[in-house]
Amino acid sequence: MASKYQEYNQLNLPQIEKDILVRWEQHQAFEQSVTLREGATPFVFYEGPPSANGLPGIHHVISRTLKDLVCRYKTMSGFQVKRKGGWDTHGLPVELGVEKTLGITKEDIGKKISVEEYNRTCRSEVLKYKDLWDDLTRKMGYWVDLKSPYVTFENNYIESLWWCLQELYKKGLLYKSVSIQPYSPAAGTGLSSHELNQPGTYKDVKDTTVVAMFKAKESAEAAFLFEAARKADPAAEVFFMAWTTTPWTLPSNLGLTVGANIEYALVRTFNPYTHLPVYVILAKDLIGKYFKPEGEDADFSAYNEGDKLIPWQILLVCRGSQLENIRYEQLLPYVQPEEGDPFRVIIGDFVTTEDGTGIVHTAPAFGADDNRVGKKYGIGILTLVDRQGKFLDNVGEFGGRYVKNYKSDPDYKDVDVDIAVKLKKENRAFRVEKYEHTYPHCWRTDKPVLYYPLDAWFIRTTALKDRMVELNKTINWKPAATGTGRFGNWLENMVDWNLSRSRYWGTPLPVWRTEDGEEEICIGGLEELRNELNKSFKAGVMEYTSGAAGTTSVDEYITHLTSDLHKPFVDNIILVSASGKPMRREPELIDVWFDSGAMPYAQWHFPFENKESFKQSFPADFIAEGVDQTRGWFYTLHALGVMLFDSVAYKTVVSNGLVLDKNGSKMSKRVGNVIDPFTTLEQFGADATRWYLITNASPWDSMKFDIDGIREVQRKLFSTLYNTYNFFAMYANLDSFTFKEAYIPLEQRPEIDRWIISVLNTLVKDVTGYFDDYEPTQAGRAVQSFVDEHLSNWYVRLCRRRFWKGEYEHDKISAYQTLYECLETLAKLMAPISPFFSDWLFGNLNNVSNRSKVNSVHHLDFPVVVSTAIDPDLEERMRLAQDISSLVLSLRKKVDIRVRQPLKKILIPVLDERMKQQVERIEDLIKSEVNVKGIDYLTETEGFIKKKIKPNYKSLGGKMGAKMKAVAAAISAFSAADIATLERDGQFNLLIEDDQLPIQLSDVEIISEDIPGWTVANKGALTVALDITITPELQDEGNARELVNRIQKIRKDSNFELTDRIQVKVAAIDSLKSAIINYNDYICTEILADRIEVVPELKDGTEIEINDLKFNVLVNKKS
RNA sequence: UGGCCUGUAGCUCAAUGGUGAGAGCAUCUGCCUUAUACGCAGCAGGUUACUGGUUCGAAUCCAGUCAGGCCAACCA
Repeated sequence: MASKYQEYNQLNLPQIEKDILVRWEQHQAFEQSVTLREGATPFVFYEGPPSANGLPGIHHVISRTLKDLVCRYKTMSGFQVKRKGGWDTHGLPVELGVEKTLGITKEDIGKKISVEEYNRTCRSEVLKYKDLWDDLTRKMGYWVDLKSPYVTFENNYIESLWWCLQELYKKGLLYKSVSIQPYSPAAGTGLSSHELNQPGTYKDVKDTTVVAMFKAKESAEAAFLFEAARKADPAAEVFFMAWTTTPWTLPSNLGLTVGANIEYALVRTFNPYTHLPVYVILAKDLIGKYFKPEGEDADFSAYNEGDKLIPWQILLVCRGSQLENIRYEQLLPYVQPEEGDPFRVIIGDFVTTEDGTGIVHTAPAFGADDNRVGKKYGIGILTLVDRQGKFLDNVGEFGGRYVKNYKSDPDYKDVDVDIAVKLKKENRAFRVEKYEHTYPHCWRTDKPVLYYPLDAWFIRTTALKDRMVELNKTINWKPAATGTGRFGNWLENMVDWNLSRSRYWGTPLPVWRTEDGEEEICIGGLEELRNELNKSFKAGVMEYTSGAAGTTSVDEYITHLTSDLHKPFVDNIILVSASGKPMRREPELIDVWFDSGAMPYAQWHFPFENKESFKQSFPADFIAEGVDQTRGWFYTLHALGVMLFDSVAYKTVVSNGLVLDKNGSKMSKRVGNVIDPFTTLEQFGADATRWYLITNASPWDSMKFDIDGIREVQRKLFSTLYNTYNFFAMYANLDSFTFKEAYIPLEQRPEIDRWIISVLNTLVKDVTGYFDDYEPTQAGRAVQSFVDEHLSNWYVRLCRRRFWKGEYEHDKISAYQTLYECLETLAKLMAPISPFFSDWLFGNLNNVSNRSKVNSVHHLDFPVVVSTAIDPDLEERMRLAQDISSLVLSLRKKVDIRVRQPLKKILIPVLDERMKQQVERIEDLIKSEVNVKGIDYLTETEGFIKKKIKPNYKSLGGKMGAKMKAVAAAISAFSAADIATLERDGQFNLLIEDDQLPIQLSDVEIISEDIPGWTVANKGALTVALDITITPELQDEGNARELVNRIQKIRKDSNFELTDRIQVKVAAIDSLKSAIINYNDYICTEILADRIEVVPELKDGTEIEINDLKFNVLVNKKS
């Protein structure tokens, strides 16, 4: 225990943090903060695993600060908060990084480099920056358990994932199906959305587009159409018009999709190519695109082939819903689907009237929307293009032709054009034109991508949709809008989760299938896999040759085979089906989002181990990540929680916004505006950075990161608090204050002490509320304003004298205890956000006082509000004092009289007795603060006050409604007598347009903003006037104070000790003579001199100036 | 293209639908200080992105537009 408070010359936050870090590590402060709460209620936090494959950025600092401060706060609030760290290690970015490092492409894997070696590289590369991340974690003060993190590539982790998958499989939620995915025929591979988002993949291309005409069949549903058409022509043929930019998909057409609420028109006209009379259906809004206005209702009989103007006529209008299920003839009848009920009009929500005809040609094989709506209606599927991108042989004259020029054939003839020509000839095309649009291309081959049906494994999330929506409503989202909006909408429009990834480095799908797909098994754990392997060896599906992979027995070999649950090892495992057939693993890997979404289970290797740990840590009380995780981690956690345990996975989720650069642009390496967190931490320290990130804007708003903001925090908050501490330390050391005296009850302390303690407790209450509400921004701002406004610039400033004047007795001890309590409480309040500085502050205080036995502020309990210490009247009084002082200072400025010049009095009109009493109790404070001798209270009876009345819109608005304007005008026109009546009766009857409208005193605001004959200043209802008469006596006192001020400056410049006594000689100046005589005692006491010697002439000493007079003063230390 | 978020002083942020839109930073002027890198007072700075609407009253609610961002998609 130290006997003196450590004093410092300068605040050096980075240095403080380095020292504290050493201390934390010595004492295992983090581990202790957890063990000290052994047996307490757990507060469960999940760490979203970062990928150590990339470098940490400043945006990681904000989300981790958020996580850290909540965990620290909850720990101090009495919970036990374990924080298991984790690493996300699978996925495409890792693979792309490795490919870049090795200088290979995906095609080379398995050729130039074995899958085994490739994956080994991924495994070592993925934690490439782990040290850097650990360093950031340490330096920013993020307390998370990095000693036993979960790592998604570890066998145990994967085993838990397999268990999850098997659970889903058992529930019938895991299935294989085709999905429409981007596919590059030129490269012969599916493309991930990531690849599709590479720059330059979307290109402007000119394609041949066709508005095709699908001939409607007669049926009950279509009767109303034919009826209308046949009134004009008994032989009328009715067509649906549908536009396509990919005519090569037309042979695979199986449906026409319309919008249920879109209006469609049946139009009588002529085909512009064949000139035959036709009856076509299209969206009414799009008629203008295909028909000239002059042609409407033109004379049909006058039309001749080749006429520019084609007559047209709307025969009827109906809604899309009326067209549902009307059948039509197949447009290009080469092949029919084996299953389903095709060639119908169906309803889809994705149809718009932005372009085309409002009727969408639907080929379920070649569009995601098409496929979805097609499945819903069961229209089957036709895939008449093979994986090389050419038509199957059975597609008539087009068989075998490439749908796009995939082979860069110089003589390539566009199939789309030939299809268009054919349709034109057959009276099945209404318009054919070139159309420029953007279309995705394969980033590697530069050839257009097709959307193509590929096999994929899905999780049937849609089956649990309602439950997910329901449970989401119980989650506390910060901000709430993300939960209802972004996340809620996402859930509403949920589609089944496509798990399949055709890559190498990831969690393998644990499904083994026979070649015919008739039998399959989903493995849910290592032991099960080994058992199945055993069976397989017994059945001879797998064979063991002694010595294989250095093993001596089947068991050993099985152990070897299952030692790494990645490719290629798992693919070497062949299992045996019930009927004895070999089963091979489905080649897919699963989506990495499954890895992270299953972390509540897999981090504990549940259910194979740690069942108790899991039980206690599910669901999470709190998680936090960037808002970009809404449809990522937040979703997969939720989906798996609901599907596996019918539970939310987290109770509160905070999503923080992006960190942009100071101009509001996204940070990107390319632009070079990224902020390196290490530089920032090194320069300003973690605390200032953390404080800035948290208090500058609500975490969920995207924030513009500006270094100057950190500087400001450093100056305004930390420097101020540091100075307050240093001030305390300096005098407490002089007086040997160590808090050894008994705690002085508040009622025995002076008003100002009770005031700051009251404000402090209000602060504790507010901060606690904000933290409980996950509003750290508000909490930080509240602390900041307390430190700056109340503690430093009011309490300490006003109390300075108490610390250096007088004996070490009651009042002084009270001041020390009060300031100590403020500092100590602040250390605790700030601890969650700025863990280093607060621990430093706490340590400095506690080392001397030894009030707490713990060695870190983070092991303490969070302050609890002492309600009895809060005195709202007192706080109001002090606010009055501050306001009055501020007004007086402003008046002094206006008349240019400095504060050192005492003045006689100020005048304050008091509107009621209570106000007078309040001000009276702080009279002394105001008088010394603004240097006046007295305060006069003006009441109405003295006739000094001119009252002014203003309507209180808020209370009147509701009552008066539309009459508000008239009422406001009437009130503003009140005479002094009217105001008096209202004040006396508490009520007043307004007469507005013959209506009696009673108003109450609370409906108005009465202020006295003027005192006739005086210069006044106002703030709200408060008015102050200043008597600026300077009597000779006041002048003397002012001069005396000026002199004191100058001599103090000389003392300071001469580097005298605070306690040094001095000898003073002053040159005789007439105008100062009386001041020196009359205020001799005062001056001497202030400057610590025995007497002031006035000499006729003084050559030595320092020249000073008072009231424009220059003269010399000689100040010497008394020996 | 869709969903969502954001838009207030030069900058960063405030403002339960209640009427002269406030702080801090920065600039300028002056003052104060035996803790301070502080503070105090004053000056200046605004079409609350834009256009409409609802309302007695709109920065706030509604619709649309524009800009920035995130996510999802790119589909006829």
